Order: sequence, then C-alpha cells, then structure tokens
Amino acid sequence: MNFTKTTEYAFRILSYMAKDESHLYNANELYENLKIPFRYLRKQLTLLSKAGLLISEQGKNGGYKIAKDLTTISLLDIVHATGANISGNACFFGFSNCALAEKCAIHDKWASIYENVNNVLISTNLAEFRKITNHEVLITNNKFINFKKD
Amino acid sequence: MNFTKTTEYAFRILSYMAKDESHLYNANELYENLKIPFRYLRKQLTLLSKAGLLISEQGKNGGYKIAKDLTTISLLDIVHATGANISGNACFFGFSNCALAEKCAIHDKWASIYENVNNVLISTNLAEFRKITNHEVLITNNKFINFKKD
DNA sequence: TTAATATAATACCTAAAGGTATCATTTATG
DNA sequence: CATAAATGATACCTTTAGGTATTATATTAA
Ligand code: SF4
Ligand code: SF4
Repeated sequence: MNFTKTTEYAFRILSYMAKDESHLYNANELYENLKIPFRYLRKQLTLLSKAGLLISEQGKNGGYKIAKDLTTISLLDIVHATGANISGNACFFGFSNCALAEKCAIHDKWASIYENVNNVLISTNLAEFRKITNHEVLITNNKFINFKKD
Repeated sequence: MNFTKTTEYAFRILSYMAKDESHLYNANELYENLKIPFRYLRKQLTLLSKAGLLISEQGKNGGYKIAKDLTTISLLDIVHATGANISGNACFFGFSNCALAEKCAIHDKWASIYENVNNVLISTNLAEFRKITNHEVLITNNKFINFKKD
C-alpha cells in the first residue's frame, strides 16, 4: 500500500511530464513545480533515463522528456523502474512459501486485493495524465519549499 | 501493500497465539514456532503487551496470552498496535493535500483499493485464525534457523 | 575558445527500521 | 532464603532508504 518515496517521486515526475510529452523539461523546472529535493530529483532523473523511461539531453538547454509513447508506459512500469516491485509476496504474512494444508483466513481476501492493485497499475498509463491541467497546485504541504537548490 | 516487518511479525505472533487463547505462551515457545529473531521477538511481545493486545505474566512459568476476546481484535487493530497506519495518505502520489480542480486519472481507482484494504483488515478478526491446524509448517524459508537464542 | 548552463558519476552523510546485548525485576519452587 | 526461569527496560549496533556534496562531462553561444 505504501510505495517508497522514491517510487512516489517517480510517479510525480512522470505524470507531470506527461502534460507535454514533447517539451524538454530541465531539473530546475521540475524542481520548481514538484518540490522534490533538488539533488535527489536530479539523481532520480538520471536513473529514470537509464531505466529507459526518460530521454536526457546534456549540455546547455538540455533536459528530459518521456522516452516513449505515453500509452506504452504503465504505472507498473514506473514501479519497476524504481527497483520496487509489487508482486513480491502475495502472502499476507510475508511468507514466500506456505505449506498450510488449508488456506488461512486472510489468504483469498488478500490475493484479491493484490490482483486488484496489479490490474490498476497495469491498466493505467501515462496518457491518462495528460488531462491534468493545474498540476502545480498539488504541492500544498511539502517541507522542501525552503531547500536551497545548489 | 507492504507492511513493515514489525507489523508482519505481529500478525504472525497473534494469529499463532489465537490457536489456543487460554494457553500461556512464553517467548521460547513462540520463537521455536515462528522463528522471529529471538531478541526482537521479545521486544515485540512487551510492546504488544503495552499496547493492550497481550497480557504478560512475569516470573518463572510466565508468558503471554491474548488479552481480549478474539473476535474483538481485528487485523487493523494489530496494524495500529505496531504504530503503523494504513490510512495515512489516500492520495496515490502521497500528497496529503490535493487542490486539483478535477480528480486525476488514478484517484478513484486508488480510493477504491484503499477502501477494500481497510474493509478486509477491519472485518477480519483473530477468531478466524483458530481453525489453522498446522501453522508451524508455515516457516519454510526463513533465515533465522541458526540464530542463537540468548 | 571560453564561459555559462545543463546532465553524469561517484562518494559521502543522515535518519529510521530492524536487530542485538546487558542488566534489572518478577515469580515459582526447593 | 536462594536459585532458576521468565519478562521488562534500556542502550547500543547495523542496514538501508533518503538525501547531500563534489567533481567530471557535454552542449550552446557570445
Ligand atoms: S494461507 Fe495464509 S499464511 Fe499461507 S500463504 Fe496464504 S495468507 Fe500466507
Ligand atoms: S486527484 Fe490525484 S493527485 Fe489529487 S489526491 Fe487524488 S490521486 Fe492524489
């Protein structure tokens, strides 16, 4: 249920960049709008580039843009790009092997939730975030407002 | 989706103890069956006692048993007892406040998953774990087998 | 060709979760 | 009472996610 902060940042970055897929966003611009700690943001941007979700252009006037057709990037792809994975253990208790003769009280309920999460993440792609207009107002309670940039 | 290890341990401990609610389990017995790192297990047991989920009896022949009627302890209660909480942020992106004019592409899907999780945790109580017969075979891949106890 | 401005690489620091060690306290029992 | 066997309290160590700092490299444009 709780993604890592890193994964959340990736969601924020990519859903924001989805607003204009051809625009080259630089780290400064993203920082101004997303308020992710600047240096960490930059680190994530290069990781997302290496992971193939972003294309980076170096040098003056450089920046990043989304690497592929928005419809081909699912939220699950983003999760995977950050090294996380949802699947891990389908067992509620965290066991990777269970030799119980009968399923315990929570097994089926939990499996169904897991199935649900997986479906949502797979079936939601970045193109669906194009329609967000005023994404910048999202950031209302962050504690990074006063972080110095560099 | 991923509880903390501490929360998972608490689930394991309590669902195991639910097999015989009147029996006084001591840390050794629980360790043998659950293979949670011994000293950490003991720490958790005292925390669960302080949280009111367990009753502890000190001294020789002491141990722990579940404090209340099994039907009155939900899985969500266990989550809360370990200091975690599921509710936190209902926002997929982790924002605690969102001022978007319209809901984004993931909002409703995610809210429904959250609702689902919450319902399952609230509606599943410890009494439902009484019927597990051979719970000990659960532990098939732990790395604590060789931990020395004390 | 040099300065400015962007990303890349790498190493290091910090905070929190997970885990360990030590000593104190409680209780049953000989 | 003395000892053994249990939990309680507290402090410390370790690992990892999150975050910071420094230096290198690429690109544009005066
Ligand atoms: S039956 Fe229970 S313990 Fe076994 S894998 Fe399913 S949820 Fe886990
Ligand atoms: S609309 Fe989107 S960004 Fe806003 S709270 Fe819902 S999930 Fe979060």
